[in-house]
Amino acid sequence: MSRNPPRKGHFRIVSWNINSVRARLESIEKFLKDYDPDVLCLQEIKATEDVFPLQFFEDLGFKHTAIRGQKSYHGVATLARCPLSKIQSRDWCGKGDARHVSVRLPMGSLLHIFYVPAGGDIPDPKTNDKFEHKLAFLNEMITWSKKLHQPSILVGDLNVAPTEWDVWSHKALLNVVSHTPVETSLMLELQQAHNWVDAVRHMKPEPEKLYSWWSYRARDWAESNRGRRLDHIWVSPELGASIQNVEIATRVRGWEKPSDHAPVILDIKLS
DNA sequence: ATGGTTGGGGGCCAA
Repeated sequence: MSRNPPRKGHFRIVSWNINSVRARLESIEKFLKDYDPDVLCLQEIKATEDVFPLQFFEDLGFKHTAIRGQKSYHGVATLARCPLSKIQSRDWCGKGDARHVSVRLPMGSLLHIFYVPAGGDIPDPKTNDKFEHKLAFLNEMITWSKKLHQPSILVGDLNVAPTEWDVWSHKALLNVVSHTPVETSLMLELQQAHNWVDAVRHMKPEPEKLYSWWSYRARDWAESNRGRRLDHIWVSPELGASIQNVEIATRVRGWEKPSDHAPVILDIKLS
């Protein structure tokens, strides 16, 4: 079970908004056995570090961890088969939220996980503090990206579906938080701030529709297929040519007791 | 236009 990367000539990184790590142990175990990643990045673990199921992951071969948790809300975790160094996190927007952690992989790249604020229901920063927070968070990421000069991989639930091919209906969602023009233009600005390569679109270009999230509220999520691509994996421009394969594991959304997000998978050749 | 579901934690809030 345990082995050292790289194995098939690539390194597999997964980003998955798990919507409570403790509610999802069976799905996680099945996923790890089916997809065999080297690094699993979880968002919305909804657990403090003292109740995080460390032994569960260790038993599955994930002995190296970088966790930032808080009670009830948010929380991110990077779980790895390989050693992680330089574990750091930052308090974005000075809110004290657990929304980010970064690590250095053995091959030298940095890996940053983000859980961007969802932003509430009303897309107006003047009347909705949560939307204001989301915009401020994205702006802070832009400033940070401009100063980032190391080869990096950025993953997470960014809570923005940037293009019309990332939503089931561009028209229906133009005024819905996650796809409003102010958010999608900030997302574009964020990509340009480090020349980030959207790894998923790099391999599956427009106009193919791609979604990573489907609401729990649909009678039949797969049949109605009103999805949005909120979860992303980006890489620094110098790593763009190293991308081997990507997949959004849509079938996982159909498992028993699922998260409302599907895992996003990147296979990359890291030297 | 509305309401639909889930998780955490013990209220309803956030998504």
